[in-house]
Amino acid sequence: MTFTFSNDDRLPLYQRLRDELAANIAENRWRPGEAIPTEAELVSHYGVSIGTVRKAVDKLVAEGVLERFQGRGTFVRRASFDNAMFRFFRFQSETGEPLAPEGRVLNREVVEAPAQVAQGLNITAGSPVIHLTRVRLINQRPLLSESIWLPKEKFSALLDIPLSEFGNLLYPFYEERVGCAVASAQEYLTVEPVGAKDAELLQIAEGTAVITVERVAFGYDQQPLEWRRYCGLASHFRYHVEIR
Amino acid sequence: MTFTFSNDDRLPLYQRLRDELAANIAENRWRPGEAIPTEAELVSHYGVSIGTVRKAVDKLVAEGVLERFQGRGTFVRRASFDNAMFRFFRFQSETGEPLAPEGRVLNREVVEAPAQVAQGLNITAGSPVIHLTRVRLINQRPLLSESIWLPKEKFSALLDIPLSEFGNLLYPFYEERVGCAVASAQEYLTVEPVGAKDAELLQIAEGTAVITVERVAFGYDQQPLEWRRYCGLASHFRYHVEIR
DNA sequence: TAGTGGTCTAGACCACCTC
DNA sequence: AGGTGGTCTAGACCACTAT
Repeated sequence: MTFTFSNDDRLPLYQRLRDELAANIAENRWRPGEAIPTEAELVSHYGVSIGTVRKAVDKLVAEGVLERFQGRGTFVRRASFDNAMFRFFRFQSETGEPLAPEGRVLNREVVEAPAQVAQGLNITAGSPVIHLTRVRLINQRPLLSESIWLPKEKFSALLDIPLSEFGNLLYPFYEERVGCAVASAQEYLTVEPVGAKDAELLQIAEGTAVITVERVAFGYDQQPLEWRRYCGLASHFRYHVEIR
Repeated sequence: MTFTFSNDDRLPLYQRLRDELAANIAENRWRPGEAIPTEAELVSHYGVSIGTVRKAVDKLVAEGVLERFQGRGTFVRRASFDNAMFRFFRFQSETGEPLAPEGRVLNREVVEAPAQVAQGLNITAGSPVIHLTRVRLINQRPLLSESIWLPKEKFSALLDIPLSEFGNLLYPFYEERVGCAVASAQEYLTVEPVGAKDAELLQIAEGTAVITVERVAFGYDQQPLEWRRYCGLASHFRYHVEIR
């Protein structure tokens, strides 16, 4: 069976196929963790050659959207960076083992989106948003203070759930309860003197240097889903990057 | 003409071809900025199909080693990240324009490699290394303090050159004077209270929070060429990263 | 054993750049 | 006009996985 691509036919075929495949994921026809059709099936469904299918899939693999396993199939990658702060912060037990932090939502309220949040979420300032205040702890010690904003319309289901049922990982929780899967994120880091509120939550002196991270999380359709700001002691910060 | 690959024949053909091509660059037969042979020439020289050549070149492009230009050819990419601190530090004039820093080498000495330097350079501790002390300035204001270590053997030519001839960019200088081209680097970031020496160079109070970066720079053959540590005021730090 | 992705081939035609 | 990389095809055979 052949298939007519709806996209701009000036684009290369493998690009348009990539967009078609990505749309199947964005619109939840292929779900995170599941296998997509085999290469042979894609060939006959879309009426292109195996090389073109492979190139389109290659792109999505390079983008981190798909994952291939020889002999098993090609799967929609489940983004698992709720623990992404491990990129920046290193928490260790006294014996040196890495530790998984606990997440505790302290407060939930519906507010009008502040300008910066609205810009990050690509909505109009003042739109209703859900604001969560959350701390991440290890051995009961608060190490990160988080402020999270979500568009109210899309996430209103979260308003009916007791705060105690919000687990340690929010992104799988969004997926389960709201059907919004997070595919990627962007983060901006700066070093700031800590503000009064965060200082209290982190039990540190006001004005201590903290790393502040602002994050926008995107769905598979590239639309912003969540905006958050979190901070933690600069002395826990450690980061590694490759340059080319 | 066919060609026998010296590498492990358990590896895929395109992998071995990639290694062959990379070796041509590492051993300076193909120089940064120059075009490599055309795809057709590579096909006949190595006796593989065009698809295999393209896949090998694809890899090196993805690694940032080569750069393709339709209609012109494929070129060895000239790594140009001597200004890599712009990834982490934001320096602006009073009118908000970005500014290019000046580099000034203050001191040069031959010392025995400290343990950490030796480890980074993959040499035995105590081997002779050249140690440079350098500041980066904007409008005569010191903003970054750098300490640079180079293996003495490979870089001994630098010992005969007046410090004033070390330009603002060291990597092109290494390439020109020593024939060592830098291809990639790794950096490790932490936040530290500034030490006495750096505090003096940066004209800030001892103990102020600075971002400290440790960098190993590698040649095209993946061998470490340079180890450096630099630091700058944490308040100038700003970083952006994408997560998938 | 059947099915999956991984590797490799051997072309054809196109778009773009340089001269 | 001639040469470059970019796209696309239509297979073959292999290595690995599940059952």
